[in-house]
Amino acid sequence: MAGGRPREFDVDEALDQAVRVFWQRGYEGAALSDLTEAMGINRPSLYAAFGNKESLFRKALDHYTDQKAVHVRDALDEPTARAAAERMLRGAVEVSTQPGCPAGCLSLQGGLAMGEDAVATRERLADWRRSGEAGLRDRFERAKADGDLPADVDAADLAKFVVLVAQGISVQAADGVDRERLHRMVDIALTSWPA
Amino acid sequence: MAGGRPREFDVDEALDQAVRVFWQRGYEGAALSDLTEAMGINRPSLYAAFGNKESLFRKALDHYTDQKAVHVRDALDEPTARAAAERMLRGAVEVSTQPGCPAGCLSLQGGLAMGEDAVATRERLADWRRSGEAGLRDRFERAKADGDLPADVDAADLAKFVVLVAQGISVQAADGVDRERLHRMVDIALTSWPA
DNA sequence: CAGGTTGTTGACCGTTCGGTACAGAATCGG
DNA sequence: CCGATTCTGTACCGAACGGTCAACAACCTG
Repeated sequence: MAGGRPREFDVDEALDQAVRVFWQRGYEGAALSDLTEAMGINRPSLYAAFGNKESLFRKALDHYTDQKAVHVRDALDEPTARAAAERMLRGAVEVSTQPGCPAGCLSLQGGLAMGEDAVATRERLADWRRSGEAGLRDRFERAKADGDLPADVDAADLAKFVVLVAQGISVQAADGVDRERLHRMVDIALTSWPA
Repeated sequence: MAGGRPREFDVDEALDQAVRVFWQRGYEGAALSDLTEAMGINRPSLYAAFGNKESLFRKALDHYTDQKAVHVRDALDEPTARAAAERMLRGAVEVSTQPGCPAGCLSLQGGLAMGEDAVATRERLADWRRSGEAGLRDRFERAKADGDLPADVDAADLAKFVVLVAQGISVQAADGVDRERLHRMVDIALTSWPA
C-alpha cells in the first residue's frame, strides 16, 4: 500500500522529553510551546503523533510507568512482604531524587488539583496512584496466606500506609530533601513493620 | 482627609472563598473568573483589595494558616513530643477531610509543580511546608533536652518524618480516602515512635 | 517518473488568560 | 452642598493558551 515521508524524530525520545516537562511543570503548567521545544518538534508533528495535550500526557504517563516507576511493579516480586514494601519505598526515594530528572514523582508533580477542564487528567493521575496501592495490597494478602505476614494485620491498611509514605517521600523530594535523608525516612517508616 | 465609598463585601469572607477555590483548583487551575465568581465581587474590586493573583494567593495562604491549619501551631503546645506528633497528624486528617471543604490540604493542592511564571508561588508553598517542619523539630529538640525523647533520636529526622506522613495523608485524602482510614494510618505511623 | 501518502513547516485560528481604564455611585470632611 | 476620595460595574487590553490549515518535502508503490 503506502509509503509516506518517514518521521524525523524518535517517538520514545520525544516522550522522554515530554515526561520531563510534565514532571517539572505539572500538567497545567506545561505549555505546548514548552513541550514542543523540549521534544524538538513542531506543533502539528506533536498532534499527528500523540493527539492532543491530554492524550500526550496519557502516553507520557504510560512511558513513565514503564521506564521510571518500575519499582512499583518490581516490588511485588520480592520474596517477602517487608522486602516488597522496602523496595517500593527505596525505589520512590531513588526516582524522586534522580539526577537529571525533576525532583519528586510525576504522579504528584503532574498535579493534584486542576482547573475544571482538566478533571479527566486529574482523575487519571489519582487512578494511577491507586493502582500501585492495589498491587501492593494483593501482595500483602498473599503474604498473609503464606504466613509471611501475621493474620491480624489489615493488608489494605498496610498497603495504603506504604503508598502514603512513598507519596510523602515524593513531596519531600520535590521540596529539595536529598537522598540520604529520605532513605532515613524509609528506615523510620519500616520500624513500624508488623512483627 | 478622606472618606470614600465603603466596601460592599467582607474581606475575610471573600478570602474564605478564595481559599476554597485555590484549594480545589490549585494556583494555576484557579482562573480569575473562578475567583471573582466565588468571592462575589468584580475583578477591579479584587485587584483593589488584594493586589494581583499572586498577592491574593499569598493572603489566602495566610488566611488558611490562621483558620484551617491551626493544628500546625497548636501541636507544639502539647505536653509531650508524641502528643505533638499525634495532634499534628490527627489535625492533618481532620483538615484534609473536612466536609464542605475540598479534600486534601491547600499547601499541596495549591501546587507542587508550576509553570515558569509561577515559580515564586511554588517556592512560597514549599517554604510554608518547611516552616511547619521547623517548628516541630525545635519542639522535639526541647523534648530531648527534657528527657521526653531519647537522646539518640534525631529530632530533625523525626520532625521530617511526621511532616512526611502528614503530607501523605493529604494526598490520600485528595484521592478520596475517608477519615477513619486516615486515622488508622496515623495509628500505624505512630507505632514507630521511639521508646 | 507519476500518484498516493505521510511528515514537516510556518502562519494562523478562536478563546481564555491575567490585568486595567474609565465612568458612575457612594461616602467622607468642610 | 461641594470637592475629594474610594469603591463598583462594564468594557476592554495585549499576551498566551490549545489547536489547526495549507503548502511543501520526503518517502513508498507501480
